Amino acid sequence: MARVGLTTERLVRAGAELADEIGFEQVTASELARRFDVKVASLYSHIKNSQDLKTRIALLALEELADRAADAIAGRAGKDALVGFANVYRDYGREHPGRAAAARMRLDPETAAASAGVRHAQMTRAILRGYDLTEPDATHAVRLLGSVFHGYSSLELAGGFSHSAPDSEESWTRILDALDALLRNWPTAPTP
Amino acid sequence: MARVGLTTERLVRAGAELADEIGFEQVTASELARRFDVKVASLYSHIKNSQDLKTRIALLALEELADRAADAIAGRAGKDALVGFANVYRDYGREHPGRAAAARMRLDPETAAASAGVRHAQMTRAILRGYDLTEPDATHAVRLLGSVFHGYSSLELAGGFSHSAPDSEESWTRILDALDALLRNWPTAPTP
DNA sequence: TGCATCTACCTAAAGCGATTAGGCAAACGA
DNA sequence: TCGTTTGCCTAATCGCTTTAGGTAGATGCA
Repeated sequence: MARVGLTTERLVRAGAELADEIGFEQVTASELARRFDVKVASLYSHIKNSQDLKTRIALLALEELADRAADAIAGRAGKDALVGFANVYRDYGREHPGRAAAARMRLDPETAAASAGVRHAQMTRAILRGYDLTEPDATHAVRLLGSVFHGYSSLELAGGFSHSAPDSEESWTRILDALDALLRNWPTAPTP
Repeated sequence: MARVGLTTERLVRAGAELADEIGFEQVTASELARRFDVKVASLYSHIKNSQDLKTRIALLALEELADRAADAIAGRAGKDALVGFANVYRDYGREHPGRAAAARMRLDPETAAASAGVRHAQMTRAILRGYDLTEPDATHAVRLLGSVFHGYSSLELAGGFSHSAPDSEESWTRILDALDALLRNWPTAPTP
């Protein structure tokens, strides 16, 4: 019985890779155990249960995304920052579809509050400093951007935009152009 | 052995209600059988398998959504149509969270092509007739709107906007104002 | 180095969901 | 009323999850 050296860390990391390979929904404790050539029960000293594993993968993904995003907006402002930030989301989703799905997983409020999700919101708000938005419009804009990044990535991974012209790449670029224009000219009062 | 009168139709309808009650992910053939006071195996004459059940629930949700949306945009144009259409998505998500989640389920290409999802795209495009968009910008806009509706509903149901000011209702209204303004003034060339 | 302790991984077992094969009896058509 | 159809059942298998308790390899201390 050679000891493999399981740790929560290693399990979560392998779980994230597994998610990218077979899909986040398909990540299972059994499959993970198989990867480590270990019996399933052995995982339970390192993770609480299957749900716990998935949550930890989600938290890892949120951290990775936040780190990349922080990198992307450092030293940038305005449209540069917006585009850099947005591309982090899209690229991450394409590079790591499983982790991206994990990042979209529903977390309970306390877990979410302690997650890197908070950094995401802060960074989004930081980007808006390059535009002239005051509260509460800044919050509305944060929510709009979150929805677009979340939604576009989801739809793209679900295959919504594939096999149809114009290609997804072009739409993405033009949507960012549009969002930039919108943020620079955010309507202050309902337009009748 | 009283016959309960199972049909695919009834199972799918009950499955949709079950989804709204306990969440789409939690919908299982076993639970559905329990609702009908029937053994699980009995379902298998009416549905191919568990995946098939979920797909059918998704298709039902897409139909319902499309019907409501068609109703909402009939006789309307411009911002009226946009707001009516958008509200259908949001309201449906709040009224029927399980079905809404089902509607966001990934479908394989052929199923998707035969689904009411096609009508959704057509209606979105119809709304844009009220704005001056020519191809390929119209397609970009369709994708943007899809992303926003999809993303906002997702985030809202995940609890992303709860317990923080300003309330989700207000953000939604202001986001629709912003989208209307954006569509009326869609940037034709990249803004440097 | 040798022993004691710790603990990483194991075996065993129970529970539940999915799925298939084959049976019986209720419904239905003639 | 008698077949035939078929709706729902029993039985069985399989995979994933989770818990309880055991064993041996790693670790620490004299």
